[in-house]
Amino acid sequence: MATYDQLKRALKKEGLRYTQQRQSVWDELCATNDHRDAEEIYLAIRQSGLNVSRATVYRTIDVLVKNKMARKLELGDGRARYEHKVNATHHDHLICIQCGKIEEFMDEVIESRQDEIVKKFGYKLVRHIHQLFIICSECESP
Amino acid sequence: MATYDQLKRALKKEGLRYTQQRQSVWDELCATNDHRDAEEIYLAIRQSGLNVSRATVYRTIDVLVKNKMARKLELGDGRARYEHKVNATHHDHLICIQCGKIEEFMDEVIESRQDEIVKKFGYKLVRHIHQLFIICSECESP
DNA sequence: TATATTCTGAGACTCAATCTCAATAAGAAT
DNA sequence: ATTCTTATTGAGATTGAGTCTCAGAATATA
Repeated sequence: MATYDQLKRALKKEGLRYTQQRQSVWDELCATNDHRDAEEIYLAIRQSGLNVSRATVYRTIDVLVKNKMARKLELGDGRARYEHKVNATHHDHLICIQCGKIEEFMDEVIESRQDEIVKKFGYKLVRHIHQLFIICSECESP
Repeated sequence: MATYDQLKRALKKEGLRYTQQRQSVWDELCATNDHRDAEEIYLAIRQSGLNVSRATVYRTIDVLVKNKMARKLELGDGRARYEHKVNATHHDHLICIQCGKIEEFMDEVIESRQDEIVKKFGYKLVRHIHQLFIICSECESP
């Protein structure tokens, strides 16, 4: 499996061992394209019969995020969400404040404006957060 | 003082009393244009000799935010920052990941692109977060 | 002034996330 | 394969921002 190689490489790079627990976290993260929090991922792994602790889930996700295999979303509600980055291109998010649904968007014009703004300040852009909090069509007219 | 009228109106609207403690939170928030967390505001009030509890600081800030007299910034580090909105126009933020400095930017093109994106989805935009995490010039070449 | 209602503060509590450390497992060497 | 060294794991303790509780204090109303 190609993505296991990716995981192995990332762990090797970090000087970490390849373990069943770490693989199961990666497996579960890749199992859906949802934006789930650590607890949901933890419960899903347990559901599948494997025994992994919360601590290991958090620790493994941190490694994945650091190695750009996963992305961490901070929505301001105190629970971070995660998405895998297999075959993913850059995008930002639309979040329905009613039902919690998360969708993705990408806009070249915005992307380049960001670069220009930062350039004008004489700074160096490291990363950005761009979230549009909306009410989706289902919630607007149910 | 004009801004006390604003505070009085907001409190009245919420069915709340005008108290010394609430005024002191508002005073301290308006005392600077910084982006401070609740603890910093709490300590600054105490420094000035007034006795206000953390609970009251949090409670009062919530009322201010709800009434658009203050803005809450979630930077993803678990501590919300606050800024007053007296004479403030809309803007988003640049945050230096090295020194923590926060600056403001505003771009009409980005603002209108956001509206268009949301419109294309058929959704209704409620609010947005747009943060550019950068390394500032001082941190880049000290 | 008496009475009703809101406000406040100290500290208990919550909850996501992190840390601790003894027991366990992985990888290297033999 | 067995032993040895070192990293990993998990249960539960801890942290820290933020919220809640409730008795006493302050304010408004009659």
